[in-house]
Amino acid sequence: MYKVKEMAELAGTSIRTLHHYDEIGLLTPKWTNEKGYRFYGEEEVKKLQQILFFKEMDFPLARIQQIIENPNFNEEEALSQHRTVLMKKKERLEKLISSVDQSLQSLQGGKVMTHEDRFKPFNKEEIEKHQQQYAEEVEERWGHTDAYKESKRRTDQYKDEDWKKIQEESMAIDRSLSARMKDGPGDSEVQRLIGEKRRHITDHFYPCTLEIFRGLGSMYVQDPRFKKNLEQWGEGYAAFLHEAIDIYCDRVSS
Amino acid sequence: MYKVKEMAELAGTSIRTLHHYDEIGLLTPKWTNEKGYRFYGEEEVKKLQQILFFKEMDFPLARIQQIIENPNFNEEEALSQHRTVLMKKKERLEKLISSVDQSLQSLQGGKVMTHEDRFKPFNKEEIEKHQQQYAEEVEERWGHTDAYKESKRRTDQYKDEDWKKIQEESMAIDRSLSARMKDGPGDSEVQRLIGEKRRHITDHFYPCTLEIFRGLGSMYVQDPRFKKNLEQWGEGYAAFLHEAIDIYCDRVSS
DNA sequence: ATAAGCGCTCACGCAGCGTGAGAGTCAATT
DNA sequence: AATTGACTCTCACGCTGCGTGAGCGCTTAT
Repeated sequence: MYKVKEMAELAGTSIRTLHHYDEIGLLTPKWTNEKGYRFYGEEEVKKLQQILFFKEMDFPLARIQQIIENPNFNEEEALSQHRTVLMKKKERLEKLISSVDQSLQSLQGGKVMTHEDRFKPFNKEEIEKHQQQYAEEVEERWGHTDAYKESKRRTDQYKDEDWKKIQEESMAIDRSLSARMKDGPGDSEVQRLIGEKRRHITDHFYPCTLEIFRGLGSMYVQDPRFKKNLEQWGEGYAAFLHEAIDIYCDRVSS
Repeated sequence: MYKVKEMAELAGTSIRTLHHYDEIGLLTPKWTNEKGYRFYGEEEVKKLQQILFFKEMDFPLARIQQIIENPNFNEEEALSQHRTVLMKKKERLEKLISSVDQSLQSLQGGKVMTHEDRFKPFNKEEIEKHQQQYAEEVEERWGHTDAYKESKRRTDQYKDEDWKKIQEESMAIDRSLSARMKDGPGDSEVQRLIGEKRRHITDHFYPCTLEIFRGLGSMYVQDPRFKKNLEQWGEGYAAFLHEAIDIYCDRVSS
């Protein structure tokens, strides 16, 4: 049995909302105290989630009431649908965040990058070139080239559409990062983003170990081609990235 | 010069909205007729588009007014603030998604888990026990224990609050995963979640290489304590996880 | 017994318009 | 000149979905 506060926290809503739903008869508690305290059970939790589900889909409450009180509908399907709606909203938010970062950056840098400018330095060929050069260095420095081979194998399989998506994700991370240069490489949000960058590499190219990641960081400032591309995000971005990655690796392997 | 209807259609909004914006002084027409008719020029069109842009980004109208009308208004700060708002919304969505998965599972499994039940198997001590036993096995099997040492050092440092957060994240992943058992271990969403699980380990404990990850997968079915805890997410969850991790490792090192 | 923390019930307020009502205006057509 | 129909205007109330107190009681721990 949950009291209002627990119930509200469980479903990510407010106490007032529960009061409101009780008022309009949309969701009444399982039972109430002599003192008027509301108590909800598992059944009500599910019902509340359903209500929030339809609310997220912009159904007015009155309509939700109709739908829910009609027992001819499939709960499971409703929830499954709801999940995808939420995921889309989340994606939309992520895009918005990236868009805000973009605006922030253009404010700070004064430069306005066109879509093409951003797109250019990240096409398939370029990445493969980088990886080739990178692979050689890896071989020299660490004497093992599994990561590169794996990456090569995987990148060969990507279709152009996949590439576009991967590029966009990568750019979104760089955009966010470069917008936060002023906070310094040790800033917690910066470090979070560095973690994302690493994950992105792991997801799409090869398992990015700390050694490899550190190597990449050095590459960013040493390889002129890499550096030039990165600097398009802002002057000093390559060095910033290098430092931030170093800090990240230090902390993770602290 | 555009009249209200044209203007509204041009920007994809309503006449009433234009009236409203005029009322609150957000967007006044270039000039008005003796009869009160509103007329807008190209300048106003652009301004309206900007307004709608910020509206899309969920800025309240009052804020938009400040931004647009005061050229000395700190756009940067506004955007930064807005960014944090978006992040909070995103976090809320993530909680909701996890909650939906929880609901789906209780529908499918038929069992009703209380919150406590879910929380129990993941307190600090239990995790340390697991890690201890895991470390021993690691040492036996692969003869190097760096990963464990590193993990131990890091887990020792976490504060209780951190633990709560880490646990919750871990549970969210397991919750989502167990809700998708019916899709099979090779399902793409399942595989994505497995990747998240690995990342979560890497982020909070130690760099989780494929070898280690595979080892963990076996542990999940072989170590009775591990298994018992995992089975609380559903019957067969441990085995499901084991298989899914195997598939994941196969695919990544394809 | 006192204070913190949670619960309750009013009841007003808010954004951002939608939606009439009632009335004037404009251009084209009869 | 009169009519018609599309367009405009100004009130002004209504709506959703709660937020945010105010003022109060319960309960639990110190």
